[in-house]
Amino acid sequence: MGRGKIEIKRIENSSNRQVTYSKRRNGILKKAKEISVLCDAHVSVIIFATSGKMHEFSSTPLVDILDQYHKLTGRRLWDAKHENLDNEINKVKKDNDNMQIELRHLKGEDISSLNYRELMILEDALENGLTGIRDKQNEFIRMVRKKRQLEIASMNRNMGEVGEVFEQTRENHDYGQMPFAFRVQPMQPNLHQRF
Amino acid sequence: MGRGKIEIKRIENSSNRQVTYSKRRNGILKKAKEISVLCDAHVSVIIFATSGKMHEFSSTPLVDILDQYHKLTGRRLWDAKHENLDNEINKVKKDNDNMQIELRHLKGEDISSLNYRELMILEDALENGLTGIRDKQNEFIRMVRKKRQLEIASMNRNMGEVGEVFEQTRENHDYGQMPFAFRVQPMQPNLHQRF
DNA sequence: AACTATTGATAAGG
DNA sequence: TCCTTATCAATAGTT
Repeated sequence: MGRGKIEIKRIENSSNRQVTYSKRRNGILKKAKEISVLCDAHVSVIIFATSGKMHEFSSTPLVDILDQYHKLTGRRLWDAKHENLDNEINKVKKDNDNMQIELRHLKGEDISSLNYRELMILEDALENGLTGIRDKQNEFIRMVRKKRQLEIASMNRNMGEVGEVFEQTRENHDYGQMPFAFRVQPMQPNLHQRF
Repeated sequence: MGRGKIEIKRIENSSNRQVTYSKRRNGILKKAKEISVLCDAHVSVIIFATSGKMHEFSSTPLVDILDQYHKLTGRRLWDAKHENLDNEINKVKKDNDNMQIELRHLKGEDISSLNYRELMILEDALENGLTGIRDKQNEFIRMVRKKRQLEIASMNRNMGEVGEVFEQTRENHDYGQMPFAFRVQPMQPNLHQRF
């Protein structure tokens, strides 16, 4: 029903496909509405484009139609879904438990059942974590020190002389409660390396 | 599209209505199949005649289409059980994500977005964890030392004298690779407490 | 059910 | 996306 007959197979040209989709989608929705009016039929049409966009027509609330569907076919639509969901939940919960335990261990809790080797592995992990954190902290401190030096230099240029500007240049940075003293971070070697 | 135009309103003649229903129903199902083939669309059509008879077409398992429908509209078409499972899995997944993040942070990963205050809190947690771990390690060591002393005492009683028993009393305990030297554990104060 | 005149849907093009 | 229009498809009324 157009300028030419078309074969019913996937339209390869994506632009043509999109246009045809739009036209035929409207056609189907219109027909669905018409049959429901003309013939007292209960109709539900749900269409998804590949893009994910959805269009629907329901002459009756979809829930009611699905209800009828259940009654008539006896097909239990959700059972498989429920089973999948159950499996997924169990899997995720298991992950959850494992992480819970790992977290507790890292916080030094529930460690009475661990053997010495496991304690050492934990200690390593904690030491590594601390190293990372402290590196980051030092980075912060270097940034602030640099910024302050630049401010002092700028002030000196503006004021023509060196003054007691340290207190005056204190301001609120985004660094929370970061202290303004610079310090060298001594690292503690891992416990078992000290033997 | 017929011998005459018709108004879209309920067909009163029941026999005509039945015939029209049958014709149009087939038309819609055919069109649904065509659009799914031509345009890669996912379509579900469910039609109930007033008689209660059902006809359907689904280009994709109906459950999957309804699943998509729920994701897109948020409208729930399922029973309470399904709803509960959905809620539960979302909650558990959220917990999972949070723990994932906490674990990474404790391991010194993904910390570039943290501010100084957060880094200090992390550092505290790690320090506390280390304290717990090291206390436990020391406990192990005290236990082993005590056990060895008891063994030595026992041996002394049995052998009647003190000998070179240290090497001979070494055996596999349940402590993995635990070293047999005793050491005092110096604690490092938290970083920000040193300021 | 089949037939067929007629309307409706739509493919191609702008 | 919308408009146009030639053409094909669906179907209303008839047999």
